[in-house]
Amino acid sequence: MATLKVSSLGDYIREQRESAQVSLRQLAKSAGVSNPYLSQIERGIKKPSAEILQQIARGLRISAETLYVHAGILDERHEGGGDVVAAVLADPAIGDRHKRVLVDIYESFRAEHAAKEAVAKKATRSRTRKATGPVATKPHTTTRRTSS
Amino acid sequence: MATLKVSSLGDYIREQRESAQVSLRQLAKSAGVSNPYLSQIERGIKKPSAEILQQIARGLRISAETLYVHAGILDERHEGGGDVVAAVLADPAIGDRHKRVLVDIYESFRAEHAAKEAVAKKATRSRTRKATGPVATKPHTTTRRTSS
DNA sequence: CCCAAGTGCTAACTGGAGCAAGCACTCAGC
DNA sequence: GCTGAGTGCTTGCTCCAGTTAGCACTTGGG
Repeated sequence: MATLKVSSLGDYIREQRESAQVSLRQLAKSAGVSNPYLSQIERGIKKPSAEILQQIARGLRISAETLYVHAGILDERHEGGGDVVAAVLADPAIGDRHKRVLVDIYESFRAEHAAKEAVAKKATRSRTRKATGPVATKPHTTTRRTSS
Repeated sequence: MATLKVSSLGDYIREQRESAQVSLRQLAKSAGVSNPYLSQIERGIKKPSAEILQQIARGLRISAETLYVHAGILDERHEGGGDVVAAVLADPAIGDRHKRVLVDIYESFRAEHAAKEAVAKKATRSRTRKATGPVATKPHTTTRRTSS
């Protein structure tokens, strides 16, 4: 299972913030987190908890699940509408035990289907995967004042 | 937004562990967390991160999302959590035959759950809720040995 | 009875999440 | 030029997540 992707998460948050045309302090205030901490998150220095991500998502007016995917808390396959697992978990018409059983069956079906897809793909080979690029450089550098 | 529900999460994890008939140490080992920490989580003393929940879910062979719901990381009334049948039919990750099987199983679970609800309603007469204690009753009491 | 292996837990510890105080810098109004 | 308001960041701190060492207890085999 992938480790939590801190630096790409920070880039994404800063992207969303700048796209919404709000400052770091404004987002920090609406999200209810301190602005130095938000700065550290955006720069990939700190790894926020799911609770902090929920608050940031609320401040950005996006779904928390979007940030979860970037943080590695949720797998990308579960994001968005039509998600079977989310639908099952949210369904009040069945109990927890049934939910677990249904999700297990679904996952095994998915694995079976994926295996079949892999076999089918072997017949049509010659595909290359694109490597992901590094993180963006900082917008400006700061200079510390010499002590008086 | 709900705060993270630590004690109900712990109860659920212990429930799942005991249902799977594994000891605390066995689960801790398969999950890759320390057994005292797992004990603290189950007793509601510590609040685990999403990463730890992922590991525990893997050790229990259940989906991490199930634990996320109990931890309050995911909302049970998730926006994507719409109709289960529609989600299954729309899912490209499984084949048509699997879709029909899954829908059939789901419908039978719903019918079973509905029947149980009907029975439970007949038996219920102004029930009073039992107050939950801080921790579950201990199987044994510990006394610290006086230092030599 | 003894002992090894297993159980769940306590206590002390370390590292990191998250914050408050304060910094240098920019910009606009006076 | 000065000043206030805003910006993003640094530093030091507190508190908690998560681990290690070790405890009492149970159980089964020799």
